[in-house]
Amino acid sequence: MSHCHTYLTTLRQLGYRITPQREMIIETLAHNGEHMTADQVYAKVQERARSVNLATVYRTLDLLVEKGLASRSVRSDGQLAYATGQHGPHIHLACRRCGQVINADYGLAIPLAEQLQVQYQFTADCQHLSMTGLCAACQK
Amino acid sequence: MSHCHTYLTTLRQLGYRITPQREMIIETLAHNGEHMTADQVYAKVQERARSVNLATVYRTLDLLVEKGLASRSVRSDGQLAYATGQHGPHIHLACRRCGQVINADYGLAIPLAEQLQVQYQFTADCQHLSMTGLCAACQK
DNA sequence: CTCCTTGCAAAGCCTTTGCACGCTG
DNA sequence: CAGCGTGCAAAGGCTTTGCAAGGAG
Repeated sequence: MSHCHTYLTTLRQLGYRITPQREMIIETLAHNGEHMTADQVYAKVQERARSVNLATVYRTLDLLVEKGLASRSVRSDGQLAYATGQHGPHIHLACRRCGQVINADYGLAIPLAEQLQVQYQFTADCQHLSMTGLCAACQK
Repeated sequence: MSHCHTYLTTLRQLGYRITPQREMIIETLAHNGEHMTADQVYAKVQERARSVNLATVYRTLDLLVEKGLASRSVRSDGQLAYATGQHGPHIHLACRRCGQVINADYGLAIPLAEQLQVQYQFTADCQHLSMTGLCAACQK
């Protein structure tokens, strides 16, 4: 995958070694459209290579976050989830009641991002804006 | 404090009991300008009442988050932090490079919130929108 | 050939839970 | 008074860490 390739190249340039484990973990996270917990990444990676260890998944995810190649966020149930910017910008609407996560069109946030740029010279990372609130079903 | 009062009143209206513990926890979190970890809230509350339990702090914080009276986020070091919307709605702009947090005018996000309501019937919690990105100084 | 990475398993930590008592409403 | 909320302590679950063996560069 071209994007995975980018991540791997970046890591290499930073002086890190590219191992099969790192490749699989990054590819898994990047291909998955959604945020994934370390455990989900682990499960997915194991479908391909039984030998990969959970600790390695954690170490790799931490590395990605540290280098800005992935983001880490909290799900409503308290679990930590990771994601790359792979699938293009989008807004996550997390319902604080039922935990459902709705993907909203990122276009809606563009005016906001532009305003932030103008007023605060702040360049927002667009690929992962997330907000909490109540979904349609939980508002009654 | 008037704001704490609002939170307490809201809880009562939702059918929850107002205990000294809840009062202190809410007041502590609301007075503190920044996000606090459960442990920090616990330490602060203990200065006033030694008997309050950490489990109670967690239970109360969870309740606040569940009811939308507080938000929960991940710090860069991975710790969970809580905050009320105490100081009025605002946007947190966290620079991923230098760690600085800029408070932006919440008004900028109102159009976005309205759009989300219209298009997704999703009611966003407004008091704590936070975004990561790069601040002016770190963009070069 | 060097030393960064990994697997494994144990240790660590933060958070949650069960239960009986106490206190709010 | 009824039943929610709390303290306590133990259980639980997710993460991290130490160490020796293995593999990338």
